[in-house]
Amino acid sequence: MSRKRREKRDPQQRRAEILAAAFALFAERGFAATRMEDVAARAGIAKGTVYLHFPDKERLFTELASGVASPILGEIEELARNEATPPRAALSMFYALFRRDVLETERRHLLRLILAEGPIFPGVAEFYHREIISRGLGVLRILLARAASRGDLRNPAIAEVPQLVIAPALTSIIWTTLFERYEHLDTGKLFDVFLDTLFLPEGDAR
Amino acid sequence: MSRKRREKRDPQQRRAEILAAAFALFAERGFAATRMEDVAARAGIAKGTVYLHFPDKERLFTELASGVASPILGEIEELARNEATPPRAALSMFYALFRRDVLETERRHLLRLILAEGPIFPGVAEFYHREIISRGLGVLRILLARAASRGDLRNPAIAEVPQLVIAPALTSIIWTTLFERYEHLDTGKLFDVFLDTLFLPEGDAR
Amino acid sequence: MSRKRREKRDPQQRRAEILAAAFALFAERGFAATRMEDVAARAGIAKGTVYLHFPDKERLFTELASGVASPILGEIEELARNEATPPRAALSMFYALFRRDVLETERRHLLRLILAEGPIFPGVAEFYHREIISRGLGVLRILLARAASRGDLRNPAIAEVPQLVIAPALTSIIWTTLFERYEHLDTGKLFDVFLDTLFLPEGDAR
Amino acid sequence: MSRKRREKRDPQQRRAEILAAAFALFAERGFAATRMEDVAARAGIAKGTVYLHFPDKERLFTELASGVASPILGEIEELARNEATPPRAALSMFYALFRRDVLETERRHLLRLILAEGPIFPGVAEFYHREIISRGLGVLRILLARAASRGDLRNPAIAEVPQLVIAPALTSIIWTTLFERYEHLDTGKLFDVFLDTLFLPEGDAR
DNA sequence: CATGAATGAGGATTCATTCAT
DNA sequence: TATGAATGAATCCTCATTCAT
Repeated sequence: MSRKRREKRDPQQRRAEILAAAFALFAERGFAATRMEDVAARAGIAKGTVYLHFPDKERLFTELASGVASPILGEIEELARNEATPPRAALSMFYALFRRDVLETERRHLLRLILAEGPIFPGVAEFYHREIISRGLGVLRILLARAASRGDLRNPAIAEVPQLVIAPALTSIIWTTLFERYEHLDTGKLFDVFLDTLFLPEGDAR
Repeated sequence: MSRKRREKRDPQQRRAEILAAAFALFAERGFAATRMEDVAARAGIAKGTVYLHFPDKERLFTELASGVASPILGEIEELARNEATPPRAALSMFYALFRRDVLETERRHLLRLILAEGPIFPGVAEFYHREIISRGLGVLRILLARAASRGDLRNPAIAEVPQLVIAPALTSIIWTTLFERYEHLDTGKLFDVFLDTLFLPEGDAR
Repeated sequence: MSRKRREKRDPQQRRAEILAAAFALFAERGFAATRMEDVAARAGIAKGTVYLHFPDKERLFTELASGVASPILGEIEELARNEATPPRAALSMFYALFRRDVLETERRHLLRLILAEGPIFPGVAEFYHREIISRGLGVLRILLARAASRGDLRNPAIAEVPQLVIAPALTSIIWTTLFERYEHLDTGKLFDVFLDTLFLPEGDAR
Repeated sequence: MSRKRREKRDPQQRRAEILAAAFALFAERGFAATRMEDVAARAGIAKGTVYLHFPDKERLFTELASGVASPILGEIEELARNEATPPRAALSMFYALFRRDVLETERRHLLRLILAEGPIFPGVAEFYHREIISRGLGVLRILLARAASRGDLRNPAIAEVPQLVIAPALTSIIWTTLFERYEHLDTGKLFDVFLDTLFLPEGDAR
């Protein structure tokens, strides 16, 4: 009896295809509303095959959430390490990378997903805090401290609450995924105005 | 077979109890993972009784989402209307009310809920933009414009991107619902430092 | 607290109103698809009130089915008792009464209902057999025997299978309630042609 | 937890088994009183499996109602087409086939089902008229016309009301499903006497 | 490895019936 | 008596997961 049977594939590639399909669907519909069958269909494979790569739906989600961590962080850490880079330039670069690699790609939905489903999957939130947020805040603290010591900041206390620097980024994610269709937000301006608020104009010593 | 007591109640009160129960559960688990039976149980009534007040789960959710809109907005609009109120005091009050009425109540889960279910219930996102976000930004624009014209702002351009003022609030919600258990965030300081960054120190004219 | 409360009514009349409402709905939708609440609404009373008159839905149905027995039977029995009435005239009268009192009134649905739901409510079928069918066949046997002995019948054996005389009546019920909308049936002709088939032309002796 | 054996089966056969189970239950209890779970149990499969073959209960019913159309009709149409067959023999064969294939099988409940659910599923009644009744009457008209032209009929007008020929069949169904337990009906005799009433004795020219 | 038919626990919704007012 | 809010058993349908092929 002839049976349709896909070519065997490199497991890593197959796995990636499943993750990609799952990502698209989770992002669009959320965790609960996504059916494993749809993930399989979108990946072009049979239902059962998904289970050869992921033990269950929850693990598919958490591996997805953990796996797409952006390389932005690495680039920023490098920038920050180089003391020659002016802090404002580093932050500016951070926002630019964020826009290019997250906000303007499908990855922005991933962040929404984590924010949305995070509390239900504590492992995911924990992973995000440890791998992304904590490291990011670390870099920001260094950058802001350096900026403060250079006298670049309008309010040096900012260095104590680096979450404020993340705020516009989170807000841009939320806005673009939820409200953009009702009212446009110019994210470039958002970040620029924010930087202008944080930093004293160049050559302006107080 | 023992039968629970039938307690008749004022319909408005009963309805409010159901909404409260539903809110707690939706906020905790999300839409899909909340069972109508649990809502009923938490409201202290039988399964069928929920359906005397809401035609189905979806309507329970959407009425809920529309109903918990905070009265903060009204208070702020009033403050802003009064030209005697210094803009910074108004914003300070806004954050204080936000902390008291949202961040420190179960209402803080609302944003997450909208973030999670928004794509599935577009009406909810639309409602939030129209009734909350849009009105909120309107008030902020007025306040910021007034502050700018008074020379209170370090960077008057802020008035053009009032979303920046909302950003710390959104961030505080996300932090407290997702990461607070891993790392504490002092939201009072968050808002204070932000205001200090926005506004020139009192009596400081540029 | 003022409470809407219908005038007290003659219980017999109230009961009749409920039966009428139930009849209309059962006839239209069948037993299962009829809700007690709709019966009450149609009778202009509250849900609970129905239960003051009928212990449950099944009894409402069976009392209905038993209660609307037509007075046709009595009239026919009287006709048959009178030996002066020619058998053919008696049968002709029977069909005429059937058309006027059943086929062309809402009662035709009642019959359909009994045929349809009968096997599920054996009490109803039993009642119908005992009170209607059995008595009807009794009369028919007498009439057909008399006709046979008078030499009126083309096939005297008919007297042994009086169900044949009921057949066109049942068929007319089924046709008018199920197929009339797709293809018209002239029931007057149906019965006339049938009588012409049963009986020899007048004055024709074999 | 013991798990029943998963038996894979030819889809066509599985489908047929489900239809058979559903038919038995619908016929016995009617549409509303039949539970999908019982259908599955009777077919020897799990609840969910039914839904792999039919999208919902309604479709199961309507496909069923359309599917059990008897092959009788085809056989009769063939008989009628052959002009050599004496009309009386053809009708006799029709009743014989009807007894064998409908009256003495579970199919006899079909009429009751249509009678009961017709108003709720108008498509079913329409289907029956179009596919069964209309075609059947067509054949009967041809047969009766031929019989009339050959001078076989006691009353040639019968050809104008072929429903009369169906009447004993319908009556036999109703009797056997409703009243047989209270009073026996000899259906063989029913049809024979009817044919003797319709047709002149052989060799008897009027 | 891959398939997809089969499974059955789970959850939304309905509605006959009850009973406090 | 009459009311209608409240109850909860009953039933349809979904979908994550399994496993024979």
